[in-house]
Amino acid sequence: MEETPKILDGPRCREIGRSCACYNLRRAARSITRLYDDFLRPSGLKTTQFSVLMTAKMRGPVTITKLADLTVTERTTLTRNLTILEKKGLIRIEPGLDRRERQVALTEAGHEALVKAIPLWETVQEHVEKGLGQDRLISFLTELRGIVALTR
Amino acid sequence: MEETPKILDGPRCREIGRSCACYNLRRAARSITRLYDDFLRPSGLKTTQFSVLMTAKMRGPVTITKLADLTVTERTTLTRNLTILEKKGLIRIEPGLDRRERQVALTEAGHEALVKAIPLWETVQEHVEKGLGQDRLISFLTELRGIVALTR
DNA sequence: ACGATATAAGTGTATACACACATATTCGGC
DNA sequence: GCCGAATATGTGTGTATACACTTATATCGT
Repeated sequence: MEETPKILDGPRCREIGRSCACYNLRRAARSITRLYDDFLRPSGLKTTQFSVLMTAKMRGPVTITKLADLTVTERTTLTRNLTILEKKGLIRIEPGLDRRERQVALTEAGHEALVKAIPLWETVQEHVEKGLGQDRLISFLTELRGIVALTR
Repeated sequence: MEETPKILDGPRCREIGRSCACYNLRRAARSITRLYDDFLRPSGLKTTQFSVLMTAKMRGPVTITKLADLTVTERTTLTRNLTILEKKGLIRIEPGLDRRERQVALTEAGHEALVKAIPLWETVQEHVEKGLGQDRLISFLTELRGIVALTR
C-alpha cells in the first residue's frame, strides 16, 4: 500500500527534466526571448513583433493565413498579434482581391520601426554567434528546423 | 529619395528568418509544444503544467522562487501558473518555515495526474527520439542548455 | 534595539499562444 | 443558377509569459 505509485519513482521519470525535448525547448525559448527582448527594448518592439514585421516586409502584402503559415503561428494567435501592431500604426490590414482575404502591409511607421530595430538585432545576434560559435549556431538552427519539420 | 531605407534591403536582412536564433527557437518551441500538448491532452495537463508538477515532485516541497529558478521561468509567471494548478487541486501552497516563503507540494490528485500523464509523455518522447535519432536529440538538448547558460 | 538592506512573494498591465466555435465568401459539380 | 464543400477570417475562453511596482518578512551592522 504505497501512497506514491511506482511510476513516479522510476529512473526514466527522474530524468524528464534533462531529456524532455519540449521542456528544454520551451525553457531555452524563454531564456533567449528575454535576451533578445532586452536588446530590442529601445526600439519599442518585442521579438515577436519584430519577427512578424520582418516577415511581412520580406513577403510584401500577404494574407493572414499565409503569414501564419510562414511563421508557424496559430492563425488566431497571429490575428491578435496583428491587432496590436495595427493599433501601434506599424501595419495596415486591408481587404484583398478575394473578399474573404485581408492583406497585411507595413506602414511607413512600420518601416521606421524596423530601421531602428535591425541594428539592435544585429548586436544581440552577434552576441549569440560569438557565445555559441558560428558553426554550432548554424547546425543548431538546422536542428530547430528539423523539429518544426517533425511536427508537420 | 528612396521610400524604403537601404537597411531593409541588405542581404543580412533578408536572412533574418533563417539566422535569428530567437525566432527559430520560438518557432520550434511553438511547434513541439503543440505536439506534446496533443499527446498529453487525455491527461488534462498541458506541457507546462506537466513540467511544473514533475519538477515539484522531484524536488519535494519547494519554495516558489526556487521552483522558478529550476524551470527558468519568471517567478511572477510561475505564480500565475501555480494558481491554476492550485484551483485544479493538483498542488497545495503552504506557508514555509520562513514566513515570507510559501512551499509548493503535490496533492494526491497531483500525483494521480502525473501517473496518467507519464505514459503519454513517454509515447510522444519516443516519437521525437525516433524522428530525430537518439544521438541527435542528445546533442540537441546539450545545445539548448548552452542557450540557457548563454543568457545567465 | 533599531534602521538599512536583502529576500520572498503578490498585483497591475500587456503581450503571446492556441483550441473550439462561428461567420463570410468562394468554388465546383450538377 | 443553386447548393454543398472548401477557404479565409474573427471571437470566446483559458493558459503562458514577463516587466514594473508593491508588500511582508528576515537579516545584518552598529
